[in-house]
Amino acid sequence: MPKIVAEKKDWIQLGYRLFAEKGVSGIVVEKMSKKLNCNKSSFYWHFKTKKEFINEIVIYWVNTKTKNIITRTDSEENTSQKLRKLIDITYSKMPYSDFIFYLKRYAVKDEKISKIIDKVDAERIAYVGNLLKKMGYSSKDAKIKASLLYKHLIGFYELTRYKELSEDYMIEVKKEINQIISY
Amino acid sequence: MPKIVAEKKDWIQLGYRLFAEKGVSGIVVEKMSKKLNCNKSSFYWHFKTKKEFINEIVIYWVNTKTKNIITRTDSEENTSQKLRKLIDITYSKMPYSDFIFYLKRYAVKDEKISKIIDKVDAERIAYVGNLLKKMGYSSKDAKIKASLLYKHLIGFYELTRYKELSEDYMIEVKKEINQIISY
DNA sequence: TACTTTCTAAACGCTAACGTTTAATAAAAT
DNA sequence: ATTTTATTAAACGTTAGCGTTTAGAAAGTA
Repeated sequence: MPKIVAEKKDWIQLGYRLFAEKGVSGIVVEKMSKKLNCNKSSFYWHFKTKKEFINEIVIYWVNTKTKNIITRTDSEENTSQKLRKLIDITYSKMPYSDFIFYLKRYAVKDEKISKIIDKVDAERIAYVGNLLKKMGYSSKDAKIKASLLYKHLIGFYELTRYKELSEDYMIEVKKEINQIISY
Repeated sequence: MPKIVAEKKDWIQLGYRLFAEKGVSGIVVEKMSKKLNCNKSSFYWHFKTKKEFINEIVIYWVNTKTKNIITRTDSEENTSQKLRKLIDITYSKMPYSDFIFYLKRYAVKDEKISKIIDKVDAERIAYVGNLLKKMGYSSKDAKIKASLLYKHLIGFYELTRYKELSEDYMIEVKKEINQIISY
């Protein structure tokens, strides 16, 4: 096989990070090649076009990043511990949380990606909904509260981007969450 | 004075729209000049640099767009009507609602703009908090609920971008809101 | 050894966008 | 009527980035 220089996964991981930082406009082939210490022809060997490249990034994101959280929390013992863990993880500084933000903007021109995002959103909400159901909420309430929580989380990200999360602020946030659910 | 061709405000309004659509990368002087049927030298006459231009857009946004909603709702008679109106307005398709999202990303490199955004966010939350207080909530509760509502709204935008808002979906959303406040 | 596959270097041509300059012109002020 | 001020057109040089091409090296296979 090849001389080991820049493999496909190197490109994709770098692309993922850059996309999370600046969106599509962050994906600049020549700059990336410099970071990877290789020539851009490597890029065009691995990927036919930029669009195809981004598609692969999205696949990577779905397969690793999005499923990551659920597997991590799902390993907890009982339901309310799972929920607690989930909240702990999601309401802390997540390095590439802007990825989905930019992806949504990018997806405007791309039906396929739009659908993937919708599915991811729906899965996340459904996961929390199920936890809540197991904790005793009615099906209806669980659904509403899961949606509330997810929207709240998104709002939380928007309002705390690149900010330090002070103890005090997090206490406020916890109060807000407690308004939605008792856990 | 001048021959009337492309005035400062034309540039700013166009810039505002483009920024709301694509962020900084949407601000492309030569493209804008074509839309305005003028030469790009006009731009460089009105604005020293792109950055200065964006600063002016931000000022425009603060002075017109952000204050717009509050004045519109504040004209309602009583407090709960104001709140109702506010929710009606904000939870409907707003043409340039992505402006603040992109601005937040842009503001990472710009302390001044960051502070402006923080102030806008705080003012909005405080406005709702005051309404809720007048409606009988305790100061603490009003604060929490106002924050909840704002985060919920942001999440709502994120999840419904470029989607049709079906009757059914809006009923769900209203239920979520009702979980936070009764109004 | 010879051949094939996988990958990279270097160079090329092209377009988009930047920001500047210089000259021209229309309206306002004198 | 002339000068000043505000504004634009046209053209220029520069850089960034795109995507392609051509030639060839390293590793694996026959």
